[in-house]
Amino acid sequence: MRIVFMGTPDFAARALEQLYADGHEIPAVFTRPGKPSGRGMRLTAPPVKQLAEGKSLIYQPDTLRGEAEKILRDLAPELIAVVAYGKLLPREILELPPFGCVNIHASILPKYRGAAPIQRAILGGETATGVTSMYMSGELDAGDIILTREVEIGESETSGELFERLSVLGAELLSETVAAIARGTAPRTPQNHAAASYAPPLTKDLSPIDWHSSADEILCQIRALNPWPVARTELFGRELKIFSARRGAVATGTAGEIISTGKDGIEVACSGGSVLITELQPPNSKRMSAAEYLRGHPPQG
RNA sequence: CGCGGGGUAGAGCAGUCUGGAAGCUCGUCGGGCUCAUAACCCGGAGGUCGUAGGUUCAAAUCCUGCCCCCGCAA
Repeated sequence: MRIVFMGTPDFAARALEQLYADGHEIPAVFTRPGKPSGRGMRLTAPPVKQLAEGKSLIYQPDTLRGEAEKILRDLAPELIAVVAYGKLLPREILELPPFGCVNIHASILPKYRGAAPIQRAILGGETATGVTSMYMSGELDAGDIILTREVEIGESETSGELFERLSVLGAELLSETVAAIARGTAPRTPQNHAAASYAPPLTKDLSPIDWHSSADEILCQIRALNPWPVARTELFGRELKIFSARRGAVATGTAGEIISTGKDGIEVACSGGSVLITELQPPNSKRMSAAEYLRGHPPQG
């Protein structure tokens, strides 16, 4: 099929890679303009651009209206596939391809619509999530559902790890979805909009750990915010990033109090229990195990 | 040239300001104690102090270039 692809980050690149592998004709790829990022604030190309280099024409318009719309019309795609593009598509474009515009979203819709479905699912304490393909409508992630694929969330799985798994699953789902559309067997199920929920982008405001929360809530927070923006708390007078932890054994203590330090980690009291911090990162330093940290930063001092 | 922090034993750190013996905790190796150990005691090995040059009687420490790492920026 003749498909124009729109997407930007790694999650999208995986899906595009699959379309290439499936042998579809991809005359052009749309991705967001690169912006200064990384140490030194160098201009870096989005993953999708790097992948499409030499394979498809690459467009990075600031807006899909006007000039870009004309280009799209000339490209005459049968289908537009959108994965984490980062922009809403104007109605004129949604109606342009004969097979429509399909989107892959990293949740089981209608739950967790929006920018950070993976992290929000973990933060919300979900035990399962998945990927959904849909026909795009004018509203954000509200289109008719084509296919879904569900997976369990591991008990200690971080956002970074789940991201990895779902990007593979999302690529497979896109492949199946396109195949079903080509065969004319793609289902179309409207969403139950009353059951919709939203997953806004994460911010650093979510980082501070509130030790008055339960161990479950804190552990979900730590997993959800890894690898970014990462949970933080102040211990030993320093602001530490907390990368991983597990449930502690102690059931009583004043919230935020350090119960013990040792080879297994740093145990801190929370509401109704405790959390054992096992991996952390001090300011201006590398990520390390709690035990390693304790060697160079003995408590009490 | 966007801003800032850092590189010292296998790991984590102190020492640098104010130049003058290479230190701490852990690990490791050997020995001791113990029914026993992530316990305790004794002893040892392990370092081009990121790298190249400069200043100096003397540089981990002061000066300059370069390499690498980390944070801010989503």
